Amino acid sequence: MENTAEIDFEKKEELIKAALDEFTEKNFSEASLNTIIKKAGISKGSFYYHFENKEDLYLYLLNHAFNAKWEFIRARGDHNPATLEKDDLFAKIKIQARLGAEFAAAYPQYYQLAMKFSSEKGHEIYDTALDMLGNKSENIFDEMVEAAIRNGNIKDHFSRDFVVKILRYLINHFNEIFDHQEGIGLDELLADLDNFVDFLKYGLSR
Amino acid sequence: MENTAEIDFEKKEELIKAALDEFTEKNFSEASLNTIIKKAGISKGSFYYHFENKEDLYLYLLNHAFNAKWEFIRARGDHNPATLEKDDLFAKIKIQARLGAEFAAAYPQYYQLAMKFSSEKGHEIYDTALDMLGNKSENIFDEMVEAAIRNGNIKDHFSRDFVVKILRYLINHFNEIFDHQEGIGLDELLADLDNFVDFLKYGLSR
DNA sequence: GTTGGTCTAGACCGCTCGGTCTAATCGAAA
DNA sequence: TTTCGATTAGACCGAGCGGTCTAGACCAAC
Repeated sequence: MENTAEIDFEKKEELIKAALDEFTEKNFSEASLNTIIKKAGISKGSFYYHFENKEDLYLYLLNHAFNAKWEFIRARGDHNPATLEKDDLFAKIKIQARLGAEFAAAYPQYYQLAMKFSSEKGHEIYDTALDMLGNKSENIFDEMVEAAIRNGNIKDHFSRDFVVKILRYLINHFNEIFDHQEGIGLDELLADLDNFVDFLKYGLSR
Repeated sequence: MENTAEIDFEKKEELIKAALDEFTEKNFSEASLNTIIKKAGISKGSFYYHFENKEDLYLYLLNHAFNAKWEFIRARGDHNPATLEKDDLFAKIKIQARLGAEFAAAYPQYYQLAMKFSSEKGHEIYDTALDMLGNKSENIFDEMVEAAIRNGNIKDHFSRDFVVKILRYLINHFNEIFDHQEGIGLDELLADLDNFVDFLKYGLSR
């Protein structure tokens, strides 16, 4: 794909739709490019004219999904955790997690894609994609935790590393823990979420 | 495979070794039977004489791994959580998790196999294997949690379901959270483990 | 009308996959 | 020594894969 600009062609919509369907159902290696282009009603020649290969398409989709999330969060900038300097770590986490949940509800396919992607850990494609995306959000998150530790809000017999690992992992895997499926109600999800963050707070803060 | 009895044939050892290597590196669908039998120095004909297919081999390995774990835990029956009636839930969890960690250290390949297996969730093979194994351990675990809730040791604004889901998931994914690699020292691992269970205790109990 | 670049169609390629099939080998029983 | 079931070897099969390649459709410029 020409990374310089947004390319456009006749059946781009159909291709993206078909690719999303495939990549949210199967992981990268199991997903079939043939299936995708058949579903999109596009020929091999057309596909390979616009994209380098299967990986190119996958990265393109991932990029779109993450951009959508950033845009979604930016549009609700008033609630952005970075703007709430006075609140404590867990209040920020709650807000951030809420935004994540709302995004998942608004763009379920992008959310599912991100879930499938996170299960690619250990595969080549995972590191390739991380390189491309540049994980800014993780750094912001780490800084939030660091600040909380400095301020003495965390039980002090837990090391910084310990706290960061737990929080990062648990927040990312919240949906997996409570295996919220596609059609779950947002209210129900947010109730679980609040309880979950409370649990984290009791567990880590003093 | 004839499930009735333990079958035996000349290069069984090599086959199991090769299969473990493959199934701990790749997931079920990506693992190559051709690679396995080549590595084991066995022919297609021999393989298909002793096993039905690739799935049969995989289930055979899984079964062996889980039996090994049961045997391992049985051999340390004196520390079995079921025998410690008076201790609280989190003490039991600590003991159980310790056993798991020691098993992982003693049989790293079996442990890795189980990890890879748990990431098969959503695939057909996952349910097939669960059916075969019959998840007894989960039931025992659920009963432990139920008992703790009945005894009033858990914060009462957390529902039973909530507590069970959190504990079951977090205990199973402990190693993933702290991404302990193969050669990690047991001491280091147990230190993280103790802290982690403390975190769970603070988070859930009153 | 001819040229020439853009885009599409789909046959085709080489490869790997899980699985099948048949001929050959082997060893014990007769 | 012959026989016969148990076991092995590996050629072979059809299918699917990602990716390549060429012929031609389309269309604007000249």
